[in-house]
Amino acid sequence: MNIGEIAKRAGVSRSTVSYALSGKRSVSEETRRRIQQVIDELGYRPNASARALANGRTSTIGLVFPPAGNHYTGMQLDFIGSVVEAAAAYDYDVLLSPSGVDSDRSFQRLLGERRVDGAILMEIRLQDDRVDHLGEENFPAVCIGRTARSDRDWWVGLDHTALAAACVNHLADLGHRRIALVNRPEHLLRAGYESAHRGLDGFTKAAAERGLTVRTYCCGDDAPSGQECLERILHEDPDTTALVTLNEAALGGLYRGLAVAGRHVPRDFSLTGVVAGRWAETVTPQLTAADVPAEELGRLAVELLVERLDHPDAVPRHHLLAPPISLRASTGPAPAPAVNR
Amino acid sequence: MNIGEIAKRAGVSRSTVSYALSGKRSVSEETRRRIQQVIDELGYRPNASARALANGRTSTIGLVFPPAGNHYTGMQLDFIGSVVEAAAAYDYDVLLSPSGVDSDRSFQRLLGERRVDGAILMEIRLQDDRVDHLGEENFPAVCIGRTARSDRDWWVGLDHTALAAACVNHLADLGHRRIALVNRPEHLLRAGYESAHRGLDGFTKAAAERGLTVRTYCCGDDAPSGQECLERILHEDPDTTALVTLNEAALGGLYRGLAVAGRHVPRDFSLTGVVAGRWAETVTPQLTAADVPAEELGRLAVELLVERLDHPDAVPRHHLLAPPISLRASTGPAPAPAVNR
DNA sequence: CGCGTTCTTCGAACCGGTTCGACATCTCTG
DNA sequence: CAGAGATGTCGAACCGGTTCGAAGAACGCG
Repeated sequence: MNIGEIAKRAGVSRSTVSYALSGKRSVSEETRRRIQQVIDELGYRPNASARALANGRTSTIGLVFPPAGNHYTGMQLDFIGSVVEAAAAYDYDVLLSPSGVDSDRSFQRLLGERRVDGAILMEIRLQDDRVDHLGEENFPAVCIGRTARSDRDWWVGLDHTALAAACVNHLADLGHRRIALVNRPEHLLRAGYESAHRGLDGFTKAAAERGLTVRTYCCGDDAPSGQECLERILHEDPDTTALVTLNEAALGGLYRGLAVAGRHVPRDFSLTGVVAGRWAETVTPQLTAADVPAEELGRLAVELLVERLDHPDAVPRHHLLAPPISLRASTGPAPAPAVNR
Repeated sequence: MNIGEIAKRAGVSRSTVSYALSGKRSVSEETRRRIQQVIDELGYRPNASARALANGRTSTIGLVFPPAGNHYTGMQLDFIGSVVEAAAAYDYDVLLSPSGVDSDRSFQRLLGERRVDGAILMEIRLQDDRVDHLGEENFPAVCIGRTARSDRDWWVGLDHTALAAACVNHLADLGHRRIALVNRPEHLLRAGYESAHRGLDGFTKAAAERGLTVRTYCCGDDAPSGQECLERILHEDPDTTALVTLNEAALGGLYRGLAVAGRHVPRDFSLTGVVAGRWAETVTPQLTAADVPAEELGRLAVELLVERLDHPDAVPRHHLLAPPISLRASTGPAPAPAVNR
């Protein structure tokens, strides 16, 4: 059931069938009807590979997501979902590519073999060879996150610096003086992940401006690490009264650590951070947080990519979002300093 | 930079280059080296569309996942991740297809246009027209979950009946007499989702056998719904001392509802259910649960699909898993009946 | 030396679409 | 009524690979 078969049964040439379907040249009403009827009868659909080969477009975009094997966070899930959904609206499919263990290989596969028309990259690093590489080749890509030199890239991202600072200020306003930062895992920070870096930056600067005493921690992307991290925080400075987390996956563990230590939230201890709204609502008390608009970021990334695909010479565009802090129930006034500690 | 260009620069014909790469016919060592050198110099990679067109295989599998737009659960995330990873090991890419709003359209796109060699389906219904349809066409597909008539399908799944029953028995052994079931959302149950149905089934039967008093609830896939559901449970039968949840996304809300109601877990109230291990560990106290081995299910699904693709006439195979309950901290002996309620 | 094998390599056909140029008809206009 | 222009259709070439049959070269053997 290929286009030749349709043509034969409709008594026309292959090209006529093609034009009838694409509408790129006029076809008489009579002929079009006959062709359509045959197509409907046979349930014909044009072969995607052949079409991609002929016109050089696959109608597929690649979603390059973080190393497989380790844990995914809820935020990443939200990105994937919203990207797929937004892409469908533009008639694009989404091909997943773990840029994991063998990063180069799957990258080569996607781009070198032209499986996709463009790509969306997640978990960007400040110095990101993937981005540099794509930039050199002028391959249509959009980053969720931005590199250090981001003027020439297309990206959507969060203003992690401002977000972390907002969290610090929120806590400072409530009277907290000794606070901690719970960052993403150390290997990610060391690898230069932008959210971890800029978040740390914003946190540190804002804390300095407000004259706060701070400690910063890296923490694995799971609940047990979160609990462990919290124990370390309280052990190293028992007078800590609040924390900011950039690590969503550790959230449950942080809460557990506080419960185990007998610190009531928010009476004895306040938490805030940068977390997607849906996940901030799963903990008790609900987390006061800068809600990561994962859904919007995914959608914007697709929109930018589609625009770039339609206009190959367009100048780089980007969106920097800085959602406000949603007040929920996990922060409160700093407790009066304990006399006996 | 196509195969013709390589051939020209290496001074051979296109077919020789093809054979040198595929190894399907012998090529002299001398020639092979010359070709390889040119390829390395130019960084040539064969075009995936052309290759797919020529040999009729795309080396891509489709992952048909639940309606977009609504919430994804952590379990679904784990599936996606493990499927992608396992597929990569067999040199397959994964194309995501939301079987959402316009289910037929994206289905047609994937299968009718031959974008994928095979498909993995998630969130199966007992009567699933997608599965029936694929079965009729003998299209290589593997379900994560099983339909009512599953003899002729390929699938991997959980024994939800047994799992729910195990949860009930665990609670009954601890002395609980009045328990509730928190199921997936009502529209999913009504649509015939197999996990919701079989889970409900196993729960009801086991409870009857043990002579327990039960109530069953449907609950939205998010924390606020979970909280609301718990309020309803305690309102409609304040003597309820335990619950089983099939709804992972509601978990945080259930815990919050209990906290708000002043019921201590596990002293006053026990929780258990069917939840992926990683997520069972995010709540405090950690959830005693039948751990959904999402990672293993995803991997097995890919293995079955690959086998089916390699042997088109193989007889249907499947894996039914029934992981044991992992004892954590959310269940305990039933509280002594309150005299005054 | 002649002949059958084996080893290499090539050209052509094919996969299933799209698109270009050409041609035949039909229609309008001066 | 001739010529220009628009309309509808077709055949051929092309996208970039794979694969088949055949042909030339090298080799072994009687």
